[in-house]
Amino acid sequence: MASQFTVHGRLWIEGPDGTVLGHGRVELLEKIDALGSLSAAASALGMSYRYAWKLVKSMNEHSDSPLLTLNAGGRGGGHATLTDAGKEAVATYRQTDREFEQFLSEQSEKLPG
Amino acid sequence: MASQFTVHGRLWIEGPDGTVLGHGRVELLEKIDALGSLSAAASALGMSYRYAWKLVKSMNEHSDSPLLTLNAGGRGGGHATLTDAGKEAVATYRQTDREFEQFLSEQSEKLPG
DNA sequence: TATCGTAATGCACAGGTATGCATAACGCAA
DNA sequence: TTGCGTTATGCATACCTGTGCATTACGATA
Repeated sequence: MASQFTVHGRLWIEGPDGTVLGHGRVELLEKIDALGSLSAAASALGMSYRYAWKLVKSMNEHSDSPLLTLNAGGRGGGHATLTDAGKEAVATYRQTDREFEQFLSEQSEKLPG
Repeated sequence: MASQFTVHGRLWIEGPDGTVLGHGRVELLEKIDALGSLSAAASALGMSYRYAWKLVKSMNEHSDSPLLTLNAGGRGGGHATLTDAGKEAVATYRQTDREFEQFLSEQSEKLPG
């Protein structure tokens, strides 16, 4: 019989100069990759464009190579695309996160009563 | 050679009625156990008494059996002691947390670059 | 019963996180 | 060169977490 208690957690990756890549940012990057637009990605996640833009700015500022490129103007008004570094960062985080989910469920099993 | 990136995280245990036991609360419980006083524990942790007391109240309200007992007045002005349930909760959390630290360092090793 | 230091609790406020609104800058395509 | 929808950015605001201050309640012991 399973315990009535469950183990939960949050995971993030820190770089040397304070870079932080956590769940929310990765989700945003993935949506941008899928939709090709920052504003579309933000609203798809129920996040304000204002804040999504700040996240992106912070991510690019703190990485030695930018995780994505934003372009204002042009066909469709503009667009956003992940760089190779961005795609790699997402993949790395996702792999770590998968193992974390596994860890959490194992730990939940171990809890008493 | 180790990666320049490291994996970090936070861990907590949730009970059926929204009980939450995380790092800060456990640390507070341990200090109370060691010092026998809520106000001493709070200031030892650099935490305001006001907030520490709120944490304790919330913990006791959401557990079916209280994790600690507080006594105002009397010799020394009052005192605080962990119940058996409280001590058990701390021990359970610590065990899980130890394995979590292990997990984090393993994951940090695995990171590229 | 008076004292003493802790527990108990309200109120004002600071800081970070996130929203919402308004407006300007941008640059390809029609 | 005009239009369009996106990026870019300031400003006001709300919320949550946590602090700080002030005051009261408490009860064993001297």
